[in-house]
Amino acid sequence: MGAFVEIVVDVPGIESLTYLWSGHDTIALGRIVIVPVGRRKTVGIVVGFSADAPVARERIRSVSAVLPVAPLGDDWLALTRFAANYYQHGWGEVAVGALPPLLRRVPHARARSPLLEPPSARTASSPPCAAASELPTLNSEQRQAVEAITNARGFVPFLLFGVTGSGKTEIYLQAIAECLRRQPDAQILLLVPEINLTPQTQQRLRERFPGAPVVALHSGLSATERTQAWRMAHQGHATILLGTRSAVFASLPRLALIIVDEEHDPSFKATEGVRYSARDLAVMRARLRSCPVVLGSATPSLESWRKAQDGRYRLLRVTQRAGPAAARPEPRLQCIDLRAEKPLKGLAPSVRTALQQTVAAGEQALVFINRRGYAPVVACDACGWLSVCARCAAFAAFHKTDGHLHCHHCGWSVPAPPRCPTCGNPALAAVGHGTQRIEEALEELLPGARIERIDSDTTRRRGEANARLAAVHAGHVDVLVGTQMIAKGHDFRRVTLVAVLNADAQLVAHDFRAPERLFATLMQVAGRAGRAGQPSRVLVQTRFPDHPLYAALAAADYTGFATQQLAERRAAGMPPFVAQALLTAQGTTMARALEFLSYARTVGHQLPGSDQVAIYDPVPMPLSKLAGVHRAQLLTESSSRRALQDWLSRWRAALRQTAGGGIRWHLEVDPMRI
DNA sequence: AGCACGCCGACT
DNA sequence: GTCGGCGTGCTC
Repeated sequence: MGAFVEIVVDVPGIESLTYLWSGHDTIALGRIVIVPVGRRKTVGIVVGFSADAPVARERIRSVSAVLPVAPLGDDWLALTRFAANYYQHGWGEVAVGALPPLLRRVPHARARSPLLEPPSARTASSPPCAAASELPTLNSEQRQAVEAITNARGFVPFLLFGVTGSGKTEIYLQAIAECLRRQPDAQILLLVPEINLTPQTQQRLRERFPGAPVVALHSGLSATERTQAWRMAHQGHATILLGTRSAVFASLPRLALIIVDEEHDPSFKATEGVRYSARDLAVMRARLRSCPVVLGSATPSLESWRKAQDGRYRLLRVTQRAGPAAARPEPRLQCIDLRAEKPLKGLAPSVRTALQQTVAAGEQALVFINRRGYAPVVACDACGWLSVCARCAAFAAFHKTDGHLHCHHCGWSVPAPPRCPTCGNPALAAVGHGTQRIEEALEELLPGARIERIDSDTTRRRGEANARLAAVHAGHVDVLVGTQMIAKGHDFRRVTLVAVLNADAQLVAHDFRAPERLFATLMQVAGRAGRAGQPSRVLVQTRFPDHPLYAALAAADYTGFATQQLAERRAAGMPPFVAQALLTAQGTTMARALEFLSYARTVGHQLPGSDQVAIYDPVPMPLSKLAGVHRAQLLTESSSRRALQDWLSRWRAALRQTAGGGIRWHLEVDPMRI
């Protein structure tokens, strides 16, 4: 150990800075410190020591202060370093960025922040979990899964593949219970896709583990709450940390088990800042920590499925339905051929009939339409005018509720014009269907029925969604119409009919992952249907009823679907059989964005290792203009992840040295949408 | 990211 | 003659 301290800071273009530590005691690795950078001060983390300085000694400054927080652990440092290297960002940016809000900024001298409050002690009075006699009985598949997880020693990645209703959550709970029985002070990290799902999961965990502090960590919390939750985890006072993707970076000194629920869910991949995959990092974290990790899903991501097929993940299958779902018959999925049945107001005749029958029988129906608003676009039949966003390369949707046109991408909004802005035609036509228009059609079709609409427009206010969903559960609603957001986490027992109106929008998307996402979505949606003893139906309106995806869905055959999709991906040389990275550029004009990418392409070709990397042509992004900014992208890929990684780090270094010229660019490793 | 330094247009 | 535009460069 030398006189100098290596410290990472969140300063772009800087990996680490060297400082002098002049305190009496030694300073520990992982300490959170305040250091001077230029003429300001910033938060840093001690990552190493050295005997000599990289620059002239007189330029080296001293550490200003050490925060009263226990040092971060070696495995936390290793995780953030790995994430930084893998996702092509600075270690400091990832590590300091992973700290909770109140620790990320330099505190004001006189501010007394909650982070300085003494920690509350862990309440060790009550037992960590409910008595064994109260636990639900497991079927043999569930028991085997729990045993496999609890018998694992060291790093073992599991893929828990369980159909909807197979009791995956119960497997998690009993694996957690066993983990805590063996090591009462252990910490468990449970990652879930969305904040909406945390309150009910939290409730369930608290009931099961009355003596174990369950702490939630997600973006819905205030800066203070997040910091408190983070500290509970960091101090080891939180036994179970329940969180969304950013919680994968929480400091957990006694971490013993990681669970990623709904591992296929796209929200585990960050879409801004450092584009990390919390699922992939959870696996790496378990490896660094030498503990088991469980990825659970009814429709695993093809990446995870392939690893399970290769034996890199241990596959745990749960094929039988368990608990209350066991008595429920499988819902029957049926395609409604829109080529044969002409839809009226967005609803095919057989869907209309099914809805009427369901309501007449006093049962509930769910109607999914993946579009908000009344109509996605307004058109003038006389001159061809279309409602487009003033700032984006996208249509502006018509919302009848407020009489405005809204851009769903940038939030731009304007009163809907009473007549065509170009030719004055007063008869403008709403084209296509959104939730509002379907709600209107349902009101006309089902007079007297209680119809509720749930989408992000009706649930702006906090708690609004839960209030509306509670009304559905209580039976105060006959038909629920909404977007994807009603598909997750809610089990509507009285629902016997699910109608999916706009599945084709995803099926025909040019993104090669579209079928995978649609399959997962429809499986989830189908899982919403089913009342004990009642046959239930899922009707999917489509122009492609012969598509193999629907046949696999009707047979609830994920395995067949995954095998077919992987064969297709392998033949076409697509992920997970190749590794990809996407360079995106934002500029004032498309020409400038494309020009930058062409230049980047040339630079990339000149670097060592480029012979193992394919660099495609720069193209405008699918949403080529967003909020006035023109966007283009450049795809790179390699059959060797290692080769791509090595080349990417050189490429990034080269691009960083060149002047931006008004271009903002970003590298995304393992992009989800291309 | 901040926050400098650094050279060209419209104001007291 | 200054105030200020934001281009590019550095931070141990």
